[in-house]
Amino acid sequence: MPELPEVETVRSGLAANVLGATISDVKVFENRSIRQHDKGKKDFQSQLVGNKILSANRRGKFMWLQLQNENRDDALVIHLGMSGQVLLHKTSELEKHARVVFDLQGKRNKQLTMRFVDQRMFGGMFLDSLIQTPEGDFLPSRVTHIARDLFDPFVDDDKIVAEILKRKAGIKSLLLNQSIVSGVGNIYADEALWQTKLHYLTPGSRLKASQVSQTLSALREIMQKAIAAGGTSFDEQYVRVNGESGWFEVELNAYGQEGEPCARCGRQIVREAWANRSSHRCPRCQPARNLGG
DNA sequence: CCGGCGTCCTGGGGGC
DNA sequence: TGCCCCCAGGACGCCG
Repeated sequence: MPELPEVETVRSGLAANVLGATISDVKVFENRSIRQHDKGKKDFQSQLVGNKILSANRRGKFMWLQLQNENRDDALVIHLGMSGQVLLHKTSELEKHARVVFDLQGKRNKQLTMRFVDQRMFGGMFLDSLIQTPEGDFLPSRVTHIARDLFDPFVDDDKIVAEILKRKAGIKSLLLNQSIVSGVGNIYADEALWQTKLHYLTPGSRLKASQVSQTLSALREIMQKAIAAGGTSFDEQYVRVNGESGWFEVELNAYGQEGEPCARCGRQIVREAWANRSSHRCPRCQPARNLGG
């Protein structure tokens, strides 16, 4: 499940391998993977061929390749969804779930294929124009509603804390709200709330600023570890830019730990149905009292 | 505006 | 052996 660290691993892998390359061909095997590209497959292909890749960027879980073409500031926006991967190969057989394949021509005519592989097709890509926001950022126009993530140099933790404190929704759904703070998904939300001993349903308005602030710090610390772990998995011969790398190597204390003893107190971690998915918590460290009402 | 819920999507796995 | 159902969850639309 790609969250910010996994997307950052992919972005940095692309930045290291495809900058300056020119897109020489695009094959779309699955229309649903470009369903957010309103103008359809033909337009997607013709707009991309001949473009040079200038940079690889990210905000939260959205990433985009900045493209150079006829006087436009365009971006190929990519979202990995649940199961998306971006793979780079010199050559080899196509993956079963290869949905969109780009042929790239790099420096010294080096040939690469960049493949968007996605089993469940929650992910996708589309072309968008880059615009300057009132805050001075250059973002794809359809990514401007995404808040800064916790690694953005201009992120303002106090602003995030203030927003959370005035909301009545549970802290976990606020952390997952990409317009408040971006990049956080189910895994890291559960881990951070375990760190700060908060129940996921605690209304934002019942929290102290220090508790929210510490939760943001915990998120940043855990995700930083996952980024560091993901960044070690690159190979120069066969670059596998893998959307699932990273968190396998980070010790998890809550997510997926149902029935395991809490690393702090020994009580068994529980998994509870929440918002059509699940939440994990330690019943002793993160009790259901103080939830308000 | 806010918040909660449904929907999209596939394949692995468990139950019977 | 086969079939059915559950489960994983990011983003967004809809509704009250």
